Amino acid sequence: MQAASPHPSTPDCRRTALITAAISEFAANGYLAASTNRIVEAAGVSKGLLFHYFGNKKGLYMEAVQTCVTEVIRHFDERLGPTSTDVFERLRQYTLAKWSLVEEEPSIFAFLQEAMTNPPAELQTDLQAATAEIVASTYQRLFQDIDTSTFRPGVTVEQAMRLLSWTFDGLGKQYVTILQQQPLDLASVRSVIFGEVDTYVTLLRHGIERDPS
Amino acid sequence: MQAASPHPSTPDCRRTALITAAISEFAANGYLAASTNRIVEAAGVSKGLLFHYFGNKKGLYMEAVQTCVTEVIRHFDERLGPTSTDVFERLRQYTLAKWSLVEEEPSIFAFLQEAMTNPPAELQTDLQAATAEIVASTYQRLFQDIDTSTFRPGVTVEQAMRLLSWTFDGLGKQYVTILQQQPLDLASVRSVIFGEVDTYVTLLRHGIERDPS
Amino acid sequence: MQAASPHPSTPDCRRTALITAAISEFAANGYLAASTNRIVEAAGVSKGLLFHYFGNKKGLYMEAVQTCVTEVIRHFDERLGPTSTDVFERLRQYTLAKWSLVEEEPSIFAFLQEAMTNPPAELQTDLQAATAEIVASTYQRLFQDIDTSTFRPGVTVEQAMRLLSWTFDGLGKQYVTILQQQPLDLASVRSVIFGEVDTYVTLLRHGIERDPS
Amino acid sequence: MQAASPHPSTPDCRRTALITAAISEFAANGYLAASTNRIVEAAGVSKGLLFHYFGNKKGLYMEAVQTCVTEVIRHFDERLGPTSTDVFERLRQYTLAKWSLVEEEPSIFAFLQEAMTNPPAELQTDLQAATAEIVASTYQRLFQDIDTSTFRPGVTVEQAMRLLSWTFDGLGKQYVTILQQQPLDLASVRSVIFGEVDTYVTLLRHGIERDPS
DNA sequence: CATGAATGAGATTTCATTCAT
DNA sequence: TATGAATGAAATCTCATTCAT
Repeated sequence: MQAASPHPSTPDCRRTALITAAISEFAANGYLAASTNRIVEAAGVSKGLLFHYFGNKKGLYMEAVQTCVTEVIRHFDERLGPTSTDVFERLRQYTLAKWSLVEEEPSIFAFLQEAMTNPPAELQTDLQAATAEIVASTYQRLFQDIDTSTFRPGVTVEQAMRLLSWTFDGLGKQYVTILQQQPLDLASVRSVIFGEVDTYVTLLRHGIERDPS
Repeated sequence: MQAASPHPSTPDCRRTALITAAISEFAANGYLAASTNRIVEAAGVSKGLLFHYFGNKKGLYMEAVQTCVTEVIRHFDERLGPTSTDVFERLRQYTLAKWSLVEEEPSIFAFLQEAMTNPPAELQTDLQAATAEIVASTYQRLFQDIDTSTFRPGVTVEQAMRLLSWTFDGLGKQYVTILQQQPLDLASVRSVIFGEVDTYVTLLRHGIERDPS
Repeated sequence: MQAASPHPSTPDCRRTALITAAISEFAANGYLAASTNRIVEAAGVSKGLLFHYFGNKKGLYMEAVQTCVTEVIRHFDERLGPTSTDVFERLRQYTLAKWSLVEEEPSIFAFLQEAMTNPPAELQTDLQAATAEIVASTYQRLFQDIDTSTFRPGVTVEQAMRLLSWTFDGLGKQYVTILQQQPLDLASVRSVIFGEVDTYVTLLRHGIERDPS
Repeated sequence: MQAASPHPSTPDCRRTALITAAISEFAANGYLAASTNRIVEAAGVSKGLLFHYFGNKKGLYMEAVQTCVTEVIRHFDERLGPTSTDVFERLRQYTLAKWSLVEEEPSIFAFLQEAMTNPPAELQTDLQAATAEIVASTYQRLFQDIDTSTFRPGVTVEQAMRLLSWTFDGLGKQYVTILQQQPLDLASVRSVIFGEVDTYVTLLRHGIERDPS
């Protein structure tokens, strides 16, 4: 009944706005509790446009996931330079890249993590397909050309990687929790954590390698 | 036509039914997306009774949390026998008790975990108070009287505990994921996992202790 | 969020209002184009109440059908006195009863007719079950104990009945059309039609019976 | 990259596609419940074109009606050969032509019938004008040059025609209903119906004519 | 204690229509 | 001509909550 605004400021400008708003909303509230009303309001577009572009809430969700997957892979491609064959160094670099993602694009990270750990049930299969790419690329990044010659006998590269990964993730959560509870300045918290990282690395070297330096 | 029963079948029978239904609903859908309609339907009681007992959805949620906290503590009290001073043995027993909780009361576990990791924002402070008890009791159970004399210098009991805890949790998630994807019989998966636990324990002993046997 | 009005003036008063409003709306617009918004507005109740009582639009539709079926059967039970064995007289009485229904309860008639001739596809099977009663009762009323001894050889009672039924229905529609186009007073139109009925009856007697008086 | 075709494949090709799609949609769902979205989708053209050509939904509806009216008249012109003066034969030929229309162009027939019996209220007057042509042409076809010399006194040609028309229409509906409920092969149902037609014709001859052969 | 009728806001989605391109 | 982005009203339905009984 009403006319459209004369010039869409930039091509796909509204589409992008919708996806951005959707990522924040889904990250904050999960799939079911997210409100398409709030999304269009945040994006500053009409209610109808969301469904014109994405068909339904599920379509919007899937497109948002796709956007994040692409962005995350791009982020890692950019951050991860020449790789080391040392499992500790490899995972250290990967973890740093991941933490920089958390800091620079918190909602993208939060959204994707939520999408991969608490998938909305009715989207589970679609999601697995959409996130397969990120899983495969991560696997490649982490495991390719690791030097296992220094490992204790019986220790596999997968076990070593998992152990390191759990450790660094655990440290990451601790770091987030501390920041949430008493908002210190980021720099000082970071230095504490980085100190602790060294302790854990030393500790795990003694576990994983035969003859750690 | 029908004599009014002086006592409802059991005192608090309906209250319990409501809490049980609520735990399942909240575990399955989260706070916001949970429906009080479905809860009263599952509990087989009238709509009004929920609000008569608990005031509002938030009240019901908090009571459900309280019930779970109590139940979890009771569960650990029952399962955890005389404790060892060895950090590995202590955490092994604790982890076994936790896994038995997951198997016996999956919705209680799922609900509490969700409540502690994705708290509904508006209930965050209330939740911290309610779960403080469980946090404190767990801390006590894990850290009291641990023998640190065998530790490498510079390794604290908290670090050792965290490392073990992250490892066992990681293994637990792996075990759940495997079961979800290809529903093997529980027994065989369990034996594989238990074997892997030993590998990790050996590995971590070399990291944590000075002179592991 | 808001309280209910203290006294529901009569028991089931709102429920009845909803069904009445629904019958009119469905009769006027058909199932798909009917608006639950307009129904609740016409009934003077809240939007939620409709779905509290009937679950969804389909449930309301089916209850409305049921109500009409009951009412129609009641109407015929009341109007049809002792029956004649003459096929002409039998159908004459039945048709009069039907026309009085059209006049007294036009929306009930319009709604049921629409429901039986243009069923909403997704409700087709449910509708057949609901209207089976009215079909059976009508069949009984029309065909039981008809005297066919005067029929020409080869003419069955079903054929005779159909022929008369098509004729009277055709006349009925003609009568409605005339009234719609130029709203004369009802009485004069009726007298014209009743005159014509006699012509047709005479005509059909010569077709159906061997030796018409 | 692709040369703009100077002429769209056929002139009015899109227009025709729109009208065809509209006829199906209106026939299936009625005016109000019909969706312009589904129409453009079925026609494979853009949303804007519909309104460019027809102004609005109402305009499209009226053009669709017009198209059908023209098509129906063309159909009868083609099928109805030299006419008989016998009222039975005249109506028999007309009915056969009508049934062939139902079989060959079911949506045209369904749409027009719906448009003439359940007109969308706000279009009622427009519709009467549009369908006047078909009414007049049908009247002409049916009534012109009928030999009434064999009629019983008091029986008019209109009465005879109506009676036959109601009968054949009734038989037609019966034939459709039977086919819908138990999808027998069309041929066998048709033969049954045609047999019954003869019975009715004989019967009605005795009613209408003084001295039927 | 216990019920369920009652509410209105808000959920997702479809609608006919406009207009810059 | 032809497109499809854009709109906001209105569609059906669910929500947490209240309160007379």
